[in-house]
Amino acid sequence: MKVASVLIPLPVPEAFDYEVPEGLDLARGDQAAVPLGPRLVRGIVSEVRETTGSNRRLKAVAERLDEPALPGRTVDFVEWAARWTLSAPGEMAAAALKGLRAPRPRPERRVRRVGERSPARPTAARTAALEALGERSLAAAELARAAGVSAGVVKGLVDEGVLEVVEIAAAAAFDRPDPDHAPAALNPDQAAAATALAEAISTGRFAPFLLDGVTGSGKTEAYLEAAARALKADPEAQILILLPEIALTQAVIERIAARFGAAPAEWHSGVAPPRRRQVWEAVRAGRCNIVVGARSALFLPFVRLRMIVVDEEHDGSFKQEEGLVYHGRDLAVARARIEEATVVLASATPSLETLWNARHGRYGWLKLGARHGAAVLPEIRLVDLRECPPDPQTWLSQPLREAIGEALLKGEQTLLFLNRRGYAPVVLCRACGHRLTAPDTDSWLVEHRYTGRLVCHLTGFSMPRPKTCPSCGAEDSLVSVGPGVERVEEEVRQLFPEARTAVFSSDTVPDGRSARELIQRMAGGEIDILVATQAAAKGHNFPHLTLVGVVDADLGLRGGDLRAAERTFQLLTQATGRAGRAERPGRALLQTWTPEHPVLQALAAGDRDAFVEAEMAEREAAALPPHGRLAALILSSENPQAVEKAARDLAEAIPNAERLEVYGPADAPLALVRGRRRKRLLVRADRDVDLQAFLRTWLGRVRIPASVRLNVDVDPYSFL
DNA sequence: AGCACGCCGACT
DNA sequence: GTCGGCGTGCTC
Repeated sequence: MKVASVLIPLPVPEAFDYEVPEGLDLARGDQAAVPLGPRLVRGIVSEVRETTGSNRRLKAVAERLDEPALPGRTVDFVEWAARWTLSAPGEMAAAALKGLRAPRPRPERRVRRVGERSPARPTAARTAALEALGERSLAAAELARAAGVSAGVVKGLVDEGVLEVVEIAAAAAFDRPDPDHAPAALNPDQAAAATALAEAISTGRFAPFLLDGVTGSGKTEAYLEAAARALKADPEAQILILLPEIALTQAVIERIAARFGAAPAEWHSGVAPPRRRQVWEAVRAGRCNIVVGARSALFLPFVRLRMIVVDEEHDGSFKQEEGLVYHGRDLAVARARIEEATVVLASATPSLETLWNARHGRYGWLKLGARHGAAVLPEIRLVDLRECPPDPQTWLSQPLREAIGEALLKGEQTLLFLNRRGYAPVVLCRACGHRLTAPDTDSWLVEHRYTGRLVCHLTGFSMPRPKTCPSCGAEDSLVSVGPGVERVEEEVRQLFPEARTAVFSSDTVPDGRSARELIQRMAGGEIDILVATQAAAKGHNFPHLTLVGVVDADLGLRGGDLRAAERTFQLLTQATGRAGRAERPGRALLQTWTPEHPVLQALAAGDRDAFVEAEMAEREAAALPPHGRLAALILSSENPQAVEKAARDLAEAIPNAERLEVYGPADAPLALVRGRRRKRLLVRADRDVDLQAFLRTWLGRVRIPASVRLNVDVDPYSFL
């Protein structure tokens, strides 16, 4: 008999086996309906094999679904990703079917003339409508508008049989990109990088690269040129460009459209579901060559994927923390390996992981030097807050205030950078010292003045700012402590009442459109001073921007999180890279209490190599990534005893292993979230230890009760 | 994820 | 005496 293993979209650890009924033609990648308990579910066939029998009675596959099969390599990728992240393979497979959940876009209904038939009573309106239509087909509403008649007139003609309604399948337009449409002039570095990438693509083998170049060095032109050459050699080639944030897609799409004379397909959570289905089907059919998207685009069913670009590869947004926990950059490299494609990790501030791979020759290292035109990197100056502290309840030091004033006088723009949303990160009671936190949580409530509410950034809980202290009942005792972007903007307005100011944070620009609008206003010189969180720190070109002020350069240096220093360096490089892209030289002022810190010293010197050297040495000394590997196990439950017990059980079952240590269980950094008690165990292993195999052995020994949730995070980023 | 089985409070 | 609350466990 024939048996099929089927990946089912449930948190079960393996594919389920089903008998394949006589006469049903089933293959790996096919979508099938299979019985599961009392119902039918959709699954992906991962294997079909001939056997003599089985040790348990198998149910039979109900039917093969009339949907496109996943390409074999897409299934390979899904299975690999599930093993790597220790997640259920069926859930990973479900991620590859996301695009099929929506219905196809509704066919467009148009009217057209039926032969030479004329209306029995040709009124003026009817004649006008027929005249306007001619031989074309038009949507009824469009025809009515064009002819200047009411919709009823058109409907009357349809009812009489003079016009007929035809359904036009909304044929998704995926124009073939034209590699010769508008080639960019490349400098020698860009040309060399493009050639190296194009040659790698032409070999048809897996080839990973770091594309390393400062902001404005033209990384995009370089990889687009490589894409153009790949398409020239193979018009069926598919190219995937991953971006860390949806807000960045529009700019890249426009550049691709300008370069190739055809817009690429867009793929992210903001794309309407019917459109997603079109893109999914076009990618599967090979009708779509270039896809620009978020990390979830990695799961699209490419049939001829030749290059993946991970732009801003250092960006933490590539790490998905909710649901399936994976790092988009790492999975991109894996997908490229499975597809035997080229993968390009592009950044001005590569992650230490990627630099490690480049230094050890695992990745090709393409360096872009010169910036475009006359623009130069800004002068970076540290402002020692111990020498010139701001006045109480203000956050801008004298040197920064003066610099803003000078920029204003010259009609130049300032970007003030503070990675804190809202007005004040903490609200506390002067009478009793109570700090306001969200219910069932340790995380502080952040004051938002625009909305007049206190908001928990972790759970989304919000409440109006109370008049009295919820702990001791004292009146008017609550004070806002510390600055957020809103509060810095308030200070700027007081200092420079004539300046045009704005705030850029996920609160003021909740979606891509408002982000684009604000960016356009900034680029167009309609804003003098923009106070922004990291949302504005990447990828934009503001020609009149000459001053970047970092309000609290120490923010990322505290807290003992593994990547704090690295993130600060990247953030500041990105933020200061914003200044002075055009003719005017820019400068950056970083306010800090610890100017002697090596990270800030390296940044002030503009010395990435010095920073990488210092940080890499620290990581090596501690055997931490990239010199070692980490995995976090987070246990959480509403029942504190259940978490304690599960943590103890886990700790007792730790398998023996060398060159690997387990730390904990300890309270997770946020020990209480949404009423759930959280405990964490951290695994550190040398690079050559099979961390996943260790985890599988370990977790296989322990039975975690259903009331306790266990999250496995391989290569954790957030330590929250 | 569903859906069923299994022990403790308010109803005809 | 039952109907039903959702805790726990299974689904090839």
